[in-house]
Amino acid sequence: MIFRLGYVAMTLNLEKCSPSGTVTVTVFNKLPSEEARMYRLRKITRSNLENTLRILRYNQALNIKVYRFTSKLIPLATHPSIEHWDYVSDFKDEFREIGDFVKENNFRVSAHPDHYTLINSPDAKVIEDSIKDLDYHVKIYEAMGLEDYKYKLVMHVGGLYKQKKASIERFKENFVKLPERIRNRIILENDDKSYSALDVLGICKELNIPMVIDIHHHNCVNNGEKLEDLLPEVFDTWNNQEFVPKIHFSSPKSEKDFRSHADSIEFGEFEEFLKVARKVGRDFDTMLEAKNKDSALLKLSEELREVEWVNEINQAEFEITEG
DNA sequence: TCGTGTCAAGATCTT
DNA sequence: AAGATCTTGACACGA
Repeated sequence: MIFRLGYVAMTLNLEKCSPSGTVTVTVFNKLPSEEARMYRLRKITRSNLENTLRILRYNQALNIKVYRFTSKLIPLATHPSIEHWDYVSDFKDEFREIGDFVKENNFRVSAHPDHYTLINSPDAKVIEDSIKDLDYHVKIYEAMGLEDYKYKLVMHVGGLYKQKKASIERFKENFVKLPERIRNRIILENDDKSYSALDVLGICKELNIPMVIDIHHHNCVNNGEKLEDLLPEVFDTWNNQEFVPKIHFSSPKSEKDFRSHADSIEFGEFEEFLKVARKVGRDFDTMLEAKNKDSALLKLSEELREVEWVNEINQAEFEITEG
């Protein structure tokens, strides 16, 4: 069993390296001319793309192969103010360079449209905007030349709207209507309030969608289901996929503020999870969601290296190499 | 330059 | 029915 670790969007260990620069709508609209507005958008976008490539190079140096792109690569991407802007053409080379680097170095990259993107809303306008946002994410992959559907978009089921069953049905109806190039990218994650791992597993099995189980969310919402019972079936949803199963892992900030993410990953909790995963015996990847981003990853990987049984099962896929 | 209130977006809880 | 809260990194503005 090999497992790898990844992190989300930004590194704490490179100076001035945000991939998520943006501009507020108010300020953007106050800029004096079309030229000024385009200049601002291009400047931010260039910086975001450059920083993304810097982060990937850094990841490569540390052999961190699992990474989630920020959703904010293009400022105001799906806002009506910039609908006319063809950012893909403007930054053709930059996108391509990122995608080439991903492919050359066998990264597993992903993206996670944020919680405003809901395909089970009863509101047609919300659905429309959500599809626009999904389309934006896929466009980014395509611009990078990451045409392979193995590069995924993680989503949640959506809102409850006081009727869980009907809301799940609406998810299914809208999901199957999505264009193929979007639909085949989507994978589903259990959330920390509404849809449990068991709920999501049911949807995933029915619609043949790979499932990402978020261990922390499972601890927030469940009806007594045991992780060890769920995990084999969750991993099975990946059987026809190129990449191995992926999970999300984070530690609660505190007992009182349980749902929030802590700065780091609590080692003991991760070790407990590994013991459950070992029983399943499959390779998998872990996306860590901690405030300390890659610093939390490096800390955890240090701690894991101290544990003999872990070293025996893992082939040091996340080993630090000097670079 | 620094600290802090604010920010595109939806859902849901509180009043 | 309207307003607050969720959650988050980064902006934007004023001191």
